[in-house]
Amino acid sequence: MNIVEINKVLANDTRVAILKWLKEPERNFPPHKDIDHFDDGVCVGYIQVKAGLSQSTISTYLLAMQNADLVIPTRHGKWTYYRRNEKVIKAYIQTLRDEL
Amino acid sequence: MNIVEINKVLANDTRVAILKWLKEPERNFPPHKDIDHFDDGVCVGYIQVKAGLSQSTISTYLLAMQNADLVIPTRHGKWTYYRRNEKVIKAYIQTLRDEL
DNA sequence: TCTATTTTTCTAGATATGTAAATATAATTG
DNA sequence: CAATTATATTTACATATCTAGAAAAATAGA
Repeated sequence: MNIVEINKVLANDTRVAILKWLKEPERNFPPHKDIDHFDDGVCVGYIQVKAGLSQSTISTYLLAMQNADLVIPTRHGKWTYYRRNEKVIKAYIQTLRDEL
Repeated sequence: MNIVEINKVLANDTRVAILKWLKEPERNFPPHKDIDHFDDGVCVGYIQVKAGLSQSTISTYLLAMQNADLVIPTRHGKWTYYRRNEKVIKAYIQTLRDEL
């Protein structure tokens, strides 16, 4: 868990917004077609539409967030779902409280 | 207090280090020549030496930190002292806890 | 296997950041 | 006021990030 690397990821409005949206998927996204829950998070397509940026941009953003361990991807068939990594997010904030 | 703008500033190892050093000036810097306290913070020159980067780079960094309200400058004669803005730093972390 | 769908990767151009040298400004001192 | 010291600003270049279009890969279904 690297503070500066996480700060780089969170130095962008869209990426911060995505992380917030993923706190309440049912409020921010339509229900998935194949499954009736958000246990594994939200598919890339929905995030892309909500963010209003191109699909490749959102895919790149999610990869950056994943590399910083802020989100966890799960592949279900042709969909990739992303959910928050609460453990790392908590540790990040705690480290800031302790060290900053 | 803009979370993303602060994250941009804190997305750099040196700038994070400076903010940490300023928590304990007496531990991290030599005493100033003209004054016997760090009430207004630390002068640019000492920060520059400690960071090991060029004077212009450190000046630029401190300006960025000041623009994000993370530090407060005070001019004393030919020296500029920088100290932490504890209020904003606290608010930043609290906002992360509430919203992230 | 062919096709449609979803996501990732590659490529590329515009903009931003990292960093330093040179120059300018401000304050102090001889 | 000339010289010196501390800091800020300007300029410049290398590297990184933002973002999208095009192409590739993965998967499901006909």
